[in-house]
This record gives sequence, structure tokens and C-alpha cells, in this order.
Amino acid sequence: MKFDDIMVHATFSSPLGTVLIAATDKGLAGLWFEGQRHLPAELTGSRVWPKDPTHPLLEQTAAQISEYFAGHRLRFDLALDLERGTVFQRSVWQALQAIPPGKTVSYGEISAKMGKPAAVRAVGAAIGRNPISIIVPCHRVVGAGRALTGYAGGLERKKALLELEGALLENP
Amino acid sequence: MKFDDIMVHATFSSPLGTVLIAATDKGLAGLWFEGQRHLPAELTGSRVWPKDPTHPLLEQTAAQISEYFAGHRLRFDLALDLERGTVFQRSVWQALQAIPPGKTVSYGEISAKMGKPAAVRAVGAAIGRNPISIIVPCHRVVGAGRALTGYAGGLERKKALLELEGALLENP
DNA sequence: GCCGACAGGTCCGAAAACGGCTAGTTGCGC
DNA sequence: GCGCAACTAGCCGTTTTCGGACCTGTCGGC
Repeated sequence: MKFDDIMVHATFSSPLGTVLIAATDKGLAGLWFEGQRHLPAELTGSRVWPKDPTHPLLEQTAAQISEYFAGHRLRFDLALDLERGTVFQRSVWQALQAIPPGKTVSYGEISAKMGKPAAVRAVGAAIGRNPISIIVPCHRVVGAGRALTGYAGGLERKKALLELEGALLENP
Repeated sequence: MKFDDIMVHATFSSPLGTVLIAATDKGLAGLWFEGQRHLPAELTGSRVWPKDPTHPLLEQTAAQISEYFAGHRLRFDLALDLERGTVFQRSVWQALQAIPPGKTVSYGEISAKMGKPAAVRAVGAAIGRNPISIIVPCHRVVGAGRALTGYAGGLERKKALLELEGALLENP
């Protein structure tokens, strides 16, 4: 994934570990857990993005995420920059944003709603590359049998997020 | 390659095998390892250059090369006669002399610095015809991935020379 | 004179491998 | 029969890998 625009980043701690956030002038571009999979090289390698903890958007993001973990917020009000990624990936990430808090959807339902019912696995791969965790709710996607199949940040975090949203109380 | 001027030669032994050196009255004109590629016919054929082990410049050369192998010398102070070869070859050999000991450069970097980025292969061919090994440091040129791609005197010697100069310790 | 070989490197296309899947089948224990 | 676990085989976009084609100056061979 390429990040051509000017990118700044910051970190803050959460109940689920250190969180890294990054933004361009277009909006929030990334939110990752420390040590998760598919972490951009620009956050760990030698040529990292400049750090700017006072960036307004990054401060807002940290604040809203903290409210979320405190149980005081379920929806986010932030400008997002999701212009990276392929066409397919972006359409998947867009579909993710339609999932309301407290609900879960299966990979197959997403691919069906996108008109590509057979592209289930590709959907899984695209969700794994979702750059903005939590806010683009990739954690609300589960297996066809409602099993928590995978999460770039680890299944423990996925389970914790869904519990926080009360999504695991359903007994259908 | 033609050698029109009066040429004399001598031999001496080194840790990497027998070395053959040749000179005109203008300066040192050649330094080869015994059995290497592109060895002038005048060193092996029937009509060889006259042998003159007491030639002052050849004696100086042998002495400085011995110091080099002993680890007591990295730069050479000898008059060079590089007037044979084509214009292109001479410009390549000149570029070689700008590489300091302990450093390596890729074939592509040389061709780019010469303003002919596409002539990478031609650069490789020209380097292969370098008449004065060690002193004109053709052994300091490696592949784009820092791989020791080739050496007229054999890759073993190339590796040994670079180790002697401490050029293989870099870990970029 | 024309052709082919080189001490490399870049680019592009094809092919294969790899997933945050899933429906279908099998094989087991009741 | 039934339920469940384990395995299988397709599914599809992305990433990685791999193999040619081409470039360039010179030299040796035809």
C-alpha cells in the first residue's frame, strides 16, 4: 500500500494496548494496534513518518477512541482518508462502514451485497488490510457460523471489541 | 587491445597467486593474475614482451602490492599508463579510480554517473577489460543487490580483495 | 561488415502462492 | 439417523516470484 501524501502520526495507549494513528491533510488515514499484522513499514522501519502528537485530527481521534473504550461513544465523527488501496479494497472498506455497532455480518454477506458472492476469500483478504481499525469496523465481520475467524490485531482484541459493543449477547 | 609502445614485464608471487605486471616508459600498463581472463597474448604466446625484473617501476609496483596484501597500504603511488583501450573504456576505468578503498559501487551506479544509465552491460564488459587489477579497483564493483557478480581473476580473488579492504562488513 | 557473446539492470507479463472463507463430504460416536 | 469435527475443493483479489526481452559498447569469429 502506498502513502504518497504527507503523513503524520502519533501514539496513545488504550485498554487493548498501544494504538498508532496516522493522518494526511485529507483525514485520518490509519489506526493500528502495536504489533498487529500488516503494519505499514513507515511506522516501524528506519524512514518513519514524522511524529506530531498535537495534530488536531489526531488529538480528536485519540479523544473519541478513549470515549469509545469508556463506553460513552459508539459512532465516530472524523474525516477519513481511505483513498489508498485498490478499487476492490475500497469498496469492501466502504461496505464495512455500513455495519452498525452491536451487529455482526459474515464475510459471505458482504461479498453477496457487493454483487460478487463468490469473492468471499478476497473479501477476507481486503478486510485484513483495513487501515483504520475500530472506526472502520472490520471487527464486526465474523464467519458464516458466527465464529470469530480472524483479526489482524489478534482474536482477543476482536472479542473484546465485540463485547464492548454488546454484539456477543445475541443468541439466535 | 594493442600495445604499441615498448613494453617490459615481470612476475612475482602473492597470497592470491602469481602476479604479472607490465610497464611502458609512460607508466604501469598492466597487472594481471596468472591464468585470469583477458590476459594479453603477449604474456603467454610465443612473441612475449621482454622480461626485466630490475625495471624500477616494476620493482616499485611489486613492493607496493606486497604492502597492500600485508595490510599496510590502501592507496598506490604509481604512474599509470592507461592510454590503450577505447574512449568509453578509459572513461570507465577513470570512474573506477574514484571508488575509495572499503567501499563498493554497483555497475548501474557507474553507468548512471557517466550519463549513460542504459549502458550497464557495456560498463560490465569494459570493467572486465581493465588492464590494471587491484590498483584500478575493478573488484569494488558489485551487482545492484551487492552480489559479487563476476571477476576476471575469479570470484574467490574478488572476495578476498574486498575482505582485505574491509568492504564486506557493511550491513545496510 | 555482420553476428554473437559478455563481470548487469529494468520492465512487464504470466504463473504461482497466499489468505481473517465456505459449502459439501466424510467419518466417527452416540 | 443425527450431530459434530475434520478434511476438501473451489472461490477470487493481491502479492510475490520468475522468466524473457531489451538495452549498450566492444571484441572475436565468420
